[in-house]
Amino acid sequence: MAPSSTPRTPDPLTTEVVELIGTVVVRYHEEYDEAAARHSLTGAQARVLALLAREPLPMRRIAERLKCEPSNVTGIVDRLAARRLVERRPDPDDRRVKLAAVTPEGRATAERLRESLHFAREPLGRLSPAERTTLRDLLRRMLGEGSGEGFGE
Amino acid sequence: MAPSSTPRTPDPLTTEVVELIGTVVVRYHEEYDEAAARHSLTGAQARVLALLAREPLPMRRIAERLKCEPSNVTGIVDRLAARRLVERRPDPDDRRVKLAAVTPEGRATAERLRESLHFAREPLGRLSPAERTTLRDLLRRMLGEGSGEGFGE
DNA sequence: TATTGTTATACTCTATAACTATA
DNA sequence: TATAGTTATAGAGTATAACAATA
Repeated sequence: MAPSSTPRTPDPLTTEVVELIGTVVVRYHEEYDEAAARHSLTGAQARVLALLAREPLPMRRIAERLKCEPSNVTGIVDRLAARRLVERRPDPDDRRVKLAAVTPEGRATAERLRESLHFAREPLGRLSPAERTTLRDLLRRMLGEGSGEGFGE
Repeated sequence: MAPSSTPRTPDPLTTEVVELIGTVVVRYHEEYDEAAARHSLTGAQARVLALLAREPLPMRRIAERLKCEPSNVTGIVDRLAARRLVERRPDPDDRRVKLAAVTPEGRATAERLRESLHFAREPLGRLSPAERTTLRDLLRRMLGEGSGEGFGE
């Protein structure tokens, strides 16, 4: 019967920030999937392609980056390979390992995909450089040190 | 042959902010799916449950919020209904419409799900209230006015 | 005729378990 | 024996097309 009810909602400020972040998450995903679809790729395929555009990776490493089981990567790479965007190469150091690597065409597709991601310019364009710097610093502090795990781009 | 190459990377500051946002997106989704899994729900099921915890919705409206085809909602609601978390009700105004609504048990599950979302507290806890206010204002400006489309929570 | 929800179908992503070829 | 990758299988989400009931 206390005047202030149960504290299931932390505080209005934190709640609003969390909701805003939720909106960012939804918009980011929508834009990413739309950009992928424009190249006839699923979200997972686009993410793997972007990953491999940086460096060839063993199947198992791809699974780790995607946080999924290795068996799933087989199919995703199969579908990318069927379109000649990716190929499997032997690893000279360990004959069990297969390295997935982008083909020249795959690299070009990954590049066009990256360029077609509007999210970078449109919403961020509303902020001045000083504001972007402030946002960067706040996000850095929020995410902590080892924040190297992006979306593949 | 100009010294500065093609402007495919907008500028380092914007690039870093986009990468940081990508990290936020990945972490948010991971935490959301983990929280859902703790309640034996998929991400889509959890999102629909959170949506319906606010108000009953026609199947078609759910599809709009999820940005998917209405035919998909049938299955998602079927699976929630099989667990008695959601039920279908007739719409008195239009007999074509079925309103999906949470049951009392569904409401309780949605509430526990919301409480178990760590993302609100942990990373945001590293920022002072003043910093959170700054972050809120920057996100507001970035997302524009009609930013009411969150993640269902 | 148009709309709401459903069914049927096919594809992709997902986890689990069993298999192979290496190590 | 342990590890890397694959296959087989089953469940879930997705889009498309066709359908029944209602407007």
